Amino acid sequence: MQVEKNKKIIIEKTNFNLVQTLECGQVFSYYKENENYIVQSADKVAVIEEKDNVYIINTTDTDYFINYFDFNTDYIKIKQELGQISPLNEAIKFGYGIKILKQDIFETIISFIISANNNIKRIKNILFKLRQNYGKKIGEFYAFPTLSELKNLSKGDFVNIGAGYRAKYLVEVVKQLESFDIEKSKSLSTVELRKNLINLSGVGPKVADCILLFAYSRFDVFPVDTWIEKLYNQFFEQCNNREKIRDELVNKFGLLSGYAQQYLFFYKRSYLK
DNA sequence: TTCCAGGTGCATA
DNA sequence: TATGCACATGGA
Repeated sequence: MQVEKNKKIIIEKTNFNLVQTLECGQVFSYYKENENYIVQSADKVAVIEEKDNVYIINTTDTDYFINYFDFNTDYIKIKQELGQISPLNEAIKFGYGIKILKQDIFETIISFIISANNNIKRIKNILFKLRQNYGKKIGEFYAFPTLSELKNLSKGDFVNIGAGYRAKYLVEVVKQLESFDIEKSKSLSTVELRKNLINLSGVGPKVADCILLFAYSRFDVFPVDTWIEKLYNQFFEQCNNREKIRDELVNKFGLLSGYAQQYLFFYKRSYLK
């Protein structure tokens, strides 16, 4: 990796794949424009060019995106360990270049409430409108709206951007988050933090696990959605109790559960279907 | 037309 | 504690 401070990051393709990382379902605030990918996180933006052997990540916040893309974690070791468990070996080959992003906590809470019982294309569209309508304009991009920018929105405002029945959860959660100390929450144990997140409106076990994994970098969780349930029934055993599936998988993969989950999710959704 | 999507909240037993 | 249903919307 080469870095020109606050200008660009040049990263080799050997152990990182941008499309896999973006399309493995962990993030919604990105899109393709001409030949480049635009990746947005909170009020930060990166314009990413793909070359033969490298990606060039153009951004004025290089430190932020080095952390965001988790470029300093050794994934080779993680993949070696997980690869010994079937069907992880196949899933890792398929999604070899996935990194688990370190996303903004507030944005991730709002995003995954919208994700519930929804499809990725539509989720991305709702979040894009949320930025365009209520975020601060920075250059040609829009930041993700802050808590204070969202706190005056009505249910109808959220319905108008396509949030559907989740609009009432969003109005409620914005109120709840005014007394939710995000900085303090980072020091809680995963179990304690998970309880606090599930108390938020529109956040159940699955959304809480996504927030823990994609924003708090807690890897001892295993979000179980419709795709993971299908995969579990295909490779492990017949079960439709998602809490039970979660517990079984966390027991199996321990502190690497979060990584295992992303390889399996991407493999199931993009390859097996 | 019907089914489904990175589920959650709430009522009921 | 466990089960069943309603909930908006748009793509396939």
